[in-house]
Amino acid sequence: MSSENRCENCIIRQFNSLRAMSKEELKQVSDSKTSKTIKKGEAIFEEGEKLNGVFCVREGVSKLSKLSSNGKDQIVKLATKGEVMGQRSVIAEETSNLSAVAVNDMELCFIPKEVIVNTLHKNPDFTFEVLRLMAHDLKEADDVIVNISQKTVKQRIAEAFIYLKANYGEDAEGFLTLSLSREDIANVVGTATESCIRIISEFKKKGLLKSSGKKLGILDEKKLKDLAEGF
Amino acid sequence: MSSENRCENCIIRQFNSLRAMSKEELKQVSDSKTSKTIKKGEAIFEEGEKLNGVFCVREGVSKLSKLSSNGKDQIVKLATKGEVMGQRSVIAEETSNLSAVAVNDMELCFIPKEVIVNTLHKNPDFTFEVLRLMAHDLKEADDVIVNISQKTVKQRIAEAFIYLKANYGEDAEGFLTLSLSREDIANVVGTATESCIRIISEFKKKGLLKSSGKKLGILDEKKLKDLAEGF
DNA sequence: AAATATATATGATAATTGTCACCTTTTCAA
DNA sequence: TTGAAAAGGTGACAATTATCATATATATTT
Repeated sequence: MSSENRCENCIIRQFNSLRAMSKEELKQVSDSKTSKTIKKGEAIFEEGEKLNGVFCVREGVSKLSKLSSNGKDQIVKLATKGEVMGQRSVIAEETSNLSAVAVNDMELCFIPKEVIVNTLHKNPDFTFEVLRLMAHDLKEADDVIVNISQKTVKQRIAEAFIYLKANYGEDAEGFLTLSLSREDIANVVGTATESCIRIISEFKKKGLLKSSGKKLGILDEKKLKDLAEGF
Repeated sequence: MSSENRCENCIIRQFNSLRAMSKEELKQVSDSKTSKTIKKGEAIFEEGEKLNGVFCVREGVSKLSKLSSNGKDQIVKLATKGEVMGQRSVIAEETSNLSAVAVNDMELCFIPKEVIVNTLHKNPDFTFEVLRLMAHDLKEADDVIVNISQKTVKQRIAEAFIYLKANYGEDAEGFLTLSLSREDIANVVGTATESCIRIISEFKKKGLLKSSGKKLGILDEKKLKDLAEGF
């Protein structure tokens, strides 16, 4: 294995809990991990599946979603470069409550749970780091709950675009780096695909968004923000 | 201080992360903690407030809510006997993202954050236990997101009553032990108070719920469950 | 390049839910 | 105990959003 594939040398690690691991622990992770390439649209794991480890995102974006009883998928979180997926299930020793599907082509590392659990019980710094990140996820989940229940679909879609720009940026021509389908956006904000399409069309007509092929870009961020806040 | 007020002897502790503390750590907690009595309707802490410790619920129930930009309160969680409030903020070293208000008369212990943070960095078992409970909270939050965005108000209210019975039980006459105001129920499910009142009235007419004074009771749990599932 | 599938778009309509106004009952403090 | 405040309740209506049908554009496969 080339040295760039060793966790010790992986830059990604700086963004997640693995940065709190000792050299020996990292070596263990590195020796037991496997790399995976996942194509856009492919599943990484399914809701209800027992996870034998966690997935560290090296490249690409994954949508974490949960199927509701009415057959619709609700996207609960987008996981990006550096983020670790599946830790909640491993920690709680439960099957996954979410499915993970690649939004674009991805590179992942799979780390067997034994190494993780082992470190969790031995290295308080690592455990605390995992805890800190989960505390952050929980806060974000609280925010999502409030937004979904108190804001209109229009507000939430406006907010989604601001989020996409803030978290994934835009290219030289001002188009969003991460392009989600209308259906995915609908599943993020919790609405019907048609409603989502309608509102995006409206935003384009009003000069808030622009589009070129599959790409969408923000033209008037301030107005979008005002809209999201309810003005 | 009488021995019953020592954490070492507190039964409540068995239900939260403090059960993973060592004798010496518990002694520290016990020596530094203060007890508080909070009357129904009083605030324990406010959104945006810097918390200098965590609150352990000894008696009563607290609603944890977040104000949305439209002025409505969304109740994100109900905290009961044994649960610890405010840990998320202490761990993330952020101001609280939620407010806590007593739903009925409460008894709380306030534990200064130094003791908690100290133990978090020294005792991996404790840290892991906090992590495990937070993982559970996060799963519940995911479920709330899916429910709010995919189920109708009627389904969510039906579900809320099932939740109240399952988690707080009922008295000898079959009335729910925890009685929330219609406004609180509305704020749990994320709807307007009037809509909530209307649907509760409908449930009473249909023989799913009964009421006597302020008390509400479940008459037909099976039908409520079917309703919540969308039948 | 044609055929097929998938994504986007839009109209018409119905269902759900929120808002405002007003009323009654209950609770609570003076 | 009595008046004020809060909670519960209901009607009328408006706004929001979902659903269904159908059309068009774009991508993908053969």
